[in-house]
Amino acid sequence: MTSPDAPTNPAVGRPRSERARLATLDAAADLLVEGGLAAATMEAVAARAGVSKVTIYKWWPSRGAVAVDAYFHRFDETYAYVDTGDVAGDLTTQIRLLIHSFRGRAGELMAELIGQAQSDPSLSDTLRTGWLQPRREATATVLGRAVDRGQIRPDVDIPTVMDQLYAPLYWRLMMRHQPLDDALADEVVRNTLEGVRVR
Amino acid sequence: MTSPDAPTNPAVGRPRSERARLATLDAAADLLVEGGLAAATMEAVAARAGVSKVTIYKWWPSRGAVAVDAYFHRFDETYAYVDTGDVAGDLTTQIRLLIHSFRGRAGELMAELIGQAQSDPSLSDTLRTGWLQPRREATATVLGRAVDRGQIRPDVDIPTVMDQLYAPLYWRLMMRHQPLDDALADEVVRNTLEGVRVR
DNA sequence: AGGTTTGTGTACGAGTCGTTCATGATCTAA
DNA sequence: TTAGATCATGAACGACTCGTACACAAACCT
Repeated sequence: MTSPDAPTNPAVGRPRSERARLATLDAAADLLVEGGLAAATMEAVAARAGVSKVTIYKWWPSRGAVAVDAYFHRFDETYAYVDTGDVAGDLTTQIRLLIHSFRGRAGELMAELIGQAQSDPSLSDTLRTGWLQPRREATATVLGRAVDRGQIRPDVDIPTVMDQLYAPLYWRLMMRHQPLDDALADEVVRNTLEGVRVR
Repeated sequence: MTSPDAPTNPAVGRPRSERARLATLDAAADLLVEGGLAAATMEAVAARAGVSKVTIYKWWPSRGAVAVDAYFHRFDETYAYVDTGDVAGDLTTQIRLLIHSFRGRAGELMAELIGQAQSDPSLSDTLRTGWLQPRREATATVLGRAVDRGQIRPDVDIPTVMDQLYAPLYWRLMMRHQPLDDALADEVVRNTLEGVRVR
């Protein structure tokens, strides 16, 4: 839930219109769902939201920035981070949930957002800060506890383990070379944990 | 090395101009190196190549298709697939080579190509067929021999193992959340093989 | 020669981008 | 109540890109 606030909101002067903000995000989200990233043009968003194009440019630096905020606004996936003590089970649950949500429209859109981020630094930043980072922190907690419990060797690099767990998921989402299903979650967790467990 | 040949080249009539083909690919590659995917506009490529825009549209379906062919044309990375019998060493060598090439301009461009592929099916197809597939087949051979030698359990899913090995690399290339260096290759190979080896 | 396909030059309409300008609206502080 | 500050709007603009249409020249085969 990244808040669009490139300029700060000072105490003096006319305050920012919440109506315009929400109308923009809703319009952008609708366009995203209907026609993907290509349809979420600045002009189209402005027209649909009934908000001036200038106003949108004032608060968001680029079309991609609007899109990713609209994505967060619409698909507010409250990712549940269970911690039952069963590392394998907890990780499998997390990854299966993500896979499940990525098998729908949200997945296509996330792929398009990551794609657009390769040529839009502001989108890249927002995606890394607002999407990836919180999820990695939560996963790091789960893995850290497993280390504390003596279930994972302390010499393994946790960031790398996180990539081994999640990167295959995003990779299949974007390249579509292999199915994105629960079997992937199960296999990845099984192989990865077996590779880092205390012997 | 995907050959651009949307229409077939019949035996009758004026043959396709090799000059125009090479001029197009060279111009596109130059523009890619200089200004990234954004600079490789159809108009810019046509102008620089001295080739009519219509001619380019005749042989390539989209701007992304031109770009990926130009990438293959310029960065003809002859990926060496060693097979010394030392699975860990061979995989580490492969992955280190790829990481090394991705740390330069080729990496930025590959990231942009994968990004653009998310909204350009023809680019997505070319990338999957001309880039990913041959590399996966070569890796499958290496892993298959390791299975035959009894170094990898026969019940593990090889495509998933390949994703565990390579996806973290592409994931870091695109998200830039962690460094893309030799340590990643070493750690990934170590963890992955440890997780699938015969016990 | 006749038929066929390719390449060129020019031009076009449609769409998008990001910005400028003048004007009015809405808030805080004096 | 007034002055100052900031925001939102509408319209318009130049620049750029896209993909296509047209007429015509070039190169090859039978």
